[in-house]
Parts: sequence; C-alpha cells; structure tokens
Amino acid sequence: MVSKEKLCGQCEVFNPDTEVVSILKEKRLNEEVIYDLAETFKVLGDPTRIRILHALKEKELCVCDLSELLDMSPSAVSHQLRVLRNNKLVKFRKEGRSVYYSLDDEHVICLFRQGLSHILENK
Amino acid sequence: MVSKEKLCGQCEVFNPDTEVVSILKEKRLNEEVIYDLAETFKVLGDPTRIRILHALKEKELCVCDLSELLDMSPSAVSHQLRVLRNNKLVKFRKEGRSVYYSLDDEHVICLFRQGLSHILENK
DNA sequence: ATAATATATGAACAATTATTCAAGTATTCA
DNA sequence: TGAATACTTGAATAATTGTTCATATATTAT
Repeated sequence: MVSKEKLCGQCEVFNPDTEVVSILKEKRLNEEVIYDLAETFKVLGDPTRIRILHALKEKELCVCDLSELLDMSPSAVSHQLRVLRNNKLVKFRKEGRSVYYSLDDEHVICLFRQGLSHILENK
Repeated sequence: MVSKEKLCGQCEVFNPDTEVVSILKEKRLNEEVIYDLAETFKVLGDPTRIRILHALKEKELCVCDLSELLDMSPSAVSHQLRVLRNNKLVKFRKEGRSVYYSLDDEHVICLFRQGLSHILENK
C-alpha cells in the first residue's frame, strides 16, 4: 500500500507505536460485530425512540397510548416501533385490535443508566 | 386538542390505560436530557467511531496511528475524533507535532460491554 | 356484509451526516 | 528562514434517516 508511506512515513520509520498498531490490528473486532454494535447504538440515538423506551420501562403500552403520550401520529410511532422491534429492543403481543409493546430485555435499562450517568457527569 | 379524539377516541373513553398515560406524562424526561442522551448514543452509533473507541480502550493513540490502523485518511479520522471530543467521549494531549487521544471516562467501556452483551444475546 | 378502529407499510421529502478534497495552522528540523 | 510533518477545518457530495401522507390489513361491532 502506497498510502501508508505517503500518509505516515514518519510513523512507519520512527514512531515506536508502529508495533502497537500491528498488535491492535490483531485485536480488531470483526466487521459484523462492529456493525451490529453501531446499529444498536444508532437505534438508541433518536429522541423519539428514547421517549418510547423510557415510557415502556414503566409499563407495556399500545401504539395508541404511545401516540397520545408522545403527541405524535400513530403512523410515526409505529414506524419507530418497527425499528426497535427489528433490533430486538422491544417485543409485542396482540390483544384484540391493539398491539402492546414492552421492553425486550433488561440491557436497554442498563444502557440507559450508563448513558445517563455519562451525560450527567459532563454537566 | 382535536387530534386526541380523532386518533384515539376509543382509548380516551374506554381504555383503562388513559390513566397510565397521564401518570407517564408526569414522569417524562425533560427535553434536554432526552436530546443529550440521544446525542451520546448517536455518536456511538457509527462503525468508524466504534473502531476508534475500541482501539483507544487498549492504549492512547495519535491520529496518525489511528489512520493507519483503520486504513482511513487522517482527515476522516480527525473529523470523527472531533465528534467524540465534543461529546466528551475522548480527551487528548499534545506532544510535539502529534496529538494523542484516549478515552475520557470509563462509562464508554461500560456502554460498550452492555451493547455487546445485547447483540450477542440476540444471535 | 358494512362500518369503524388500531396498526402497519410504502413512497416521498426534508434534514442530517460520513467521507473526500483542498486549504489552513502549528510544530519540528535543517 | 523555509521545508516537512501532524493535524484541523470548511465546503461539497452522496447516502441515510425521521416524519408525513395515503393506502392497506386485521380485528371488532352493528
């Protein structure tokens, strides 16, 4: 690769971290894990979905309830619930015409707490 | 509000969760917290930034090292480091011409672990 | 059956964002 | 001083994404 010499000639030759870099190359996460991890965080990275999850932490709710609580159209809520469902962050059960959503596991709550303590520390 | 009756007439009148919804309205997170939280997760929701953080978990590294490790231009790496810096996920120190980056606190590592255990559980 | 309700879904549009490219600053070395 | 290195930054572009709107499905009630 030419780019290495071009961009990092100095590092290549003199920087002792060259060794570290090659060790880290061995330790790289595999691409699938990286993408799945990024995807999960991306899903958590939207205000609407944060609101939905925060509400579901308390109690399972139907689309209708969430729609009223968040003051959004049922369609918009449903779209976001699908994203959450696809990423296994919420599960659902049907009861008559309604569909009740709830948190899929407790990791979400832990992630929430960690996220909160991060932002609160940086105030 | 007309929309409530229009969208959720049934819920308004018959659904017992109407009470729950108004209780949840009291419990809503304030908007600033929601946005900060979403922002933090959004920052974690990118493969490149995941790779950077995963590398910095092991050792502080300069832009040059990261550039070589991730096989990306120093510019692209620098742009992403700025995002991480702005969100207090990494800190840096200057040494000569180099700028060494490291994780800002240990919350990142916890978030990482939680995220990983979530995706690994859903395999 | 028909009408009404609760969700879901596809297309479209505006807004956001990751990378590239070119140009800039800052530090070191000759 | 002037050249080279390490990094930063702003503008531009392509790709992604959240919401809206219109339509579709499924369940219940008449």
